[in-house]
Amino acid sequence: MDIYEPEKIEKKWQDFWEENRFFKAKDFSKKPKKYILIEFPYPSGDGLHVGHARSYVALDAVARKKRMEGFNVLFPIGWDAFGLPTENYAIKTGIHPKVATRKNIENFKRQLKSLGLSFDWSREINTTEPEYYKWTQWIFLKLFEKGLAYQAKIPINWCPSCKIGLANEEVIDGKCERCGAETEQREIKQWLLKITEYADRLIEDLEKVDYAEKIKAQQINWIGKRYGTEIDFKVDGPDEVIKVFTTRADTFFGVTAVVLAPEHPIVASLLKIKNQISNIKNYEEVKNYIKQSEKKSEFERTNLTKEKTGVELKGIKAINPVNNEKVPIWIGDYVVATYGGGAVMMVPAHDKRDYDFAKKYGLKIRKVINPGIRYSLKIKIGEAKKIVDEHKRKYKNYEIGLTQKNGILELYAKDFNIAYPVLEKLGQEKYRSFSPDMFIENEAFTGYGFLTNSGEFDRLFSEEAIEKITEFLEKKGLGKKTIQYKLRDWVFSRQHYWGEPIPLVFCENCAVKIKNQKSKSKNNKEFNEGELLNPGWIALSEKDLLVELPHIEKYQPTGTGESPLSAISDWVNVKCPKCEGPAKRETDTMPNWAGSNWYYLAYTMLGNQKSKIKNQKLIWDKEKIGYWMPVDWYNGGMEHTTLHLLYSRFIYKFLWDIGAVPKSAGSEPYQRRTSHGMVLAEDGRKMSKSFGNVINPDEIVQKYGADTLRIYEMFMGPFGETIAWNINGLKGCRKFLDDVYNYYFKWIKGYNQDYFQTWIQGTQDNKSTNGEFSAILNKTIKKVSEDIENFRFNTAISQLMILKNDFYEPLRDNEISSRGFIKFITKRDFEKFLIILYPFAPHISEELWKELKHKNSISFEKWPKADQEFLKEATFELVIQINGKVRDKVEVPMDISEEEARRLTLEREIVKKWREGKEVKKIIFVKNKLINIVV
RNA sequence: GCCCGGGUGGCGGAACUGGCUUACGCGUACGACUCAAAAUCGUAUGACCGCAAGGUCGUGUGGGUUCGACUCCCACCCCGGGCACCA
Repeated sequence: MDIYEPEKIEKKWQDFWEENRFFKAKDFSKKPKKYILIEFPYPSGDGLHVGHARSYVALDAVARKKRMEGFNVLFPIGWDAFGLPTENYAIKTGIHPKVATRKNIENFKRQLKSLGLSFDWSREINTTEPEYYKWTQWIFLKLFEKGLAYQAKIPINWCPSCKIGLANEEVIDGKCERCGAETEQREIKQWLLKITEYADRLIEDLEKVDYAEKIKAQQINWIGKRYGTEIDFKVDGPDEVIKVFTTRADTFFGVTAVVLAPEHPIVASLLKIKNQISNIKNYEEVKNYIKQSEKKSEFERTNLTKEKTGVELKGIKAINPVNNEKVPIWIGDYVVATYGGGAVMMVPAHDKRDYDFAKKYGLKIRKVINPGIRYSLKIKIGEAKKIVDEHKRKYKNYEIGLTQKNGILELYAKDFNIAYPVLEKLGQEKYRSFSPDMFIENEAFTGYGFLTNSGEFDRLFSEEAIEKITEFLEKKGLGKKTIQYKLRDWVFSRQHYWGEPIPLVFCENCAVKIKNQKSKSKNNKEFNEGELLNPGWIALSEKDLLVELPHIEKYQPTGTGESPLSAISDWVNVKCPKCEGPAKRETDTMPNWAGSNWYYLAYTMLGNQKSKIKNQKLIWDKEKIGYWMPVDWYNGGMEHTTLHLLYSRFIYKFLWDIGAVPKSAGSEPYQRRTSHGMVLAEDGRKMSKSFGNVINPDEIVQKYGADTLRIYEMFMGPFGETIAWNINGLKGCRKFLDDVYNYYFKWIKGYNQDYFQTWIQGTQDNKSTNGEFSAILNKTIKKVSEDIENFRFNTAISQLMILKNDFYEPLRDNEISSRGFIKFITKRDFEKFLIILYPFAPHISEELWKELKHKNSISFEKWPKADQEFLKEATFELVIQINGKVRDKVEVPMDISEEEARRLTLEREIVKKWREGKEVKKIIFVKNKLINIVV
């Protein structure tokens, strides 16, 4: 008797698929296209994680289903191989990163293939191959050309013991990940990309795409767009102006100080002129404070639990432009230098941080906002606004206001007497959703409310006051409306070896020339925008690409903070492409995100290679991009939401802007984005070598089979959620496949030869097994189809199990008939089951399909459609409730009328019992569902 | 603190246009097969009361709306993820 032995069938089918190039995507095919993408892996030495597998298997199922539905599917794979882990590994072991990468890729490839994933291997990419990173460099050149790349001094994390700059993820709690030494801040020149120029579009265009809500929210949060007011505080004495940013102009009359970040440029200039105008009296103290905070690491400064510190600039004051009040100027390192200009107005009564600071240093606290009461409204903002405005006009500055927060419309009022008449007009219930704000002693009140102690603005609602006060300042020329972003420009250089060289050179001659020319002519044809922006940095011409990463044996850090490339003088020293004078190459390399910015485009361009240029496979091909883009479904980890996903959207938009991507492809690279949850170890912790709890997919495939692993990873829980591995769950999935296999071999083929012969010929094929089975079969087809689209793979599998349980019912000995089974299903119905099982468990499906005497692979079968006729059931169980509690059920025909149902129900014994001595008040009938008797 | 999720049996989780809570899987118990074990198969399995028929309670907590609430509304508690002296 045949037993299910996956190790005997899986490899066979994997080879078969590969040899026949089953999953090759065809450029410009007439079939509609579907571009299905998973985040390409970083080929680390650890090998494939079962977490990778979860994502890949899911989208593999999608890809396989889409092919069956007649789509031309592109489902590619590649390697994101530049970056630190490999470089660190190389430093530790002495194995060159190139060699390590090659080995790791080999291992990954073997592992991926053992899972039976239907990748188009002919389009495999590798970001570290020259033919690939040539284009990564090309994109950088274009960014530079358009003035979107610039150099600036940026503080980096520096480990004084390893003598190397560290990425943020290498700094753990302010300490170096490798040696544990405290890291310092060091300023070095870095290349930055102006992603901030795209901030608005990166927010707005989210409306065009289908991303999970939390992904959108996270990106919007990360970009952090804030509308506010910029206010000028003149310094009393020296001729300086402090610009502060605030979103709460309504608290303006509560300002009792201005606080500057220690790095604020005005601080330096105020200190410089000390002797001339004799301003600052505590010069030494201030100097000291600045020095102290410079020493503090980013970690220390942003540690929220630490008490805030600061120092007053004694001897000078700032002038509040709204009431000409003179307020002290402080320096405090809790003020973030890079946001809102590095200066804040301090309103202790209405900001928690300011309150703490004021309490500590004995600054004045002046209350200017009175809390009101708050109702959330159930109507549209436009409607509400009209009524409230009208009401206000009638009663002049009435203390009432509207505001919308996170999509919830709220009405604020000073008190109940004011609120009630308005609520009545708005048609809202007075008691619902009410919540009074309160002013608590010894705390700042940070909510909206009504102004007080604010001169002519008294009694206004916060939101209105913000408008009015900003207008007032604008008129006086002392302030304006403005927008701030949390998003910073993207630091795009690394002082490491294992990355793409930046295709620029530095030329002294040209630097001088640009500095001289700059004032003369603005329309400079000789230099591009990037060259003018970064005097001396000259772009290589496109034909000089690629800048190959030189093969070196010493990729250890230099100790100076420079990239190891700087040590290769014959590589560094070149001729300037502009003036032919002596120039030096940029020795920084790109971060590991560079290659992943555009890899989804590379896949599209790799089909049907016809290149004539030697060793040049990858050619920029707009037509192919146009055919395949955008990606229809992109799945990846939540951890990439604010980095890779945002960066690659930015780069794509840029390429689209300059016409490198055809306009027809749309301005967004990914139409749909989903994310998978993490797979934790059985103990609920993260899988980690140090815990010894890592599950190796190789072992699972070997012991249980790839199909079992695939089914289990889909079944273990909701796809988007984190879930712990459970070996018994896996075994249960193996049992499911065992049953499928046995159904055919043990019970159909193995039981009775005569019966088997008629079955396999499929003479009854035109007829379905029976009505009852058809109903469940069609229901399953429907559910599996929908669940795959909605990435609810766990319920798809459970439905397949339900279907299997329905036909897999071995008889007990005393019941055995000539057939061996209670449930008789036709060959045709069994085949349908195999087809819908195929996306999840392709090997076993192929195997059984072949057993059923099919010449063609199941991979090309048509995806079945649910037959509406069978979805309708003839009868249903009418639920009988008494006072809303289920008391009885009765089988009745579909679409039973209310009268009929009533009559049937009232006849039931139980119902009679419950009605005894009581009066039937009401009967509620829900068609095809239930009947509820209220007594 | 802010933003997103989430809280349902012993466990992973189903069911959410308001209408049978706990599908599917795991675990557990008992039984069959076996000398025995494993595997396999069968039965049971939310809690409590009861010999039983049956009843009461039950989807984080407390209220509310409704004939009827896991689902809607209000307040709160807890867990996970993201951001964070961002003014």
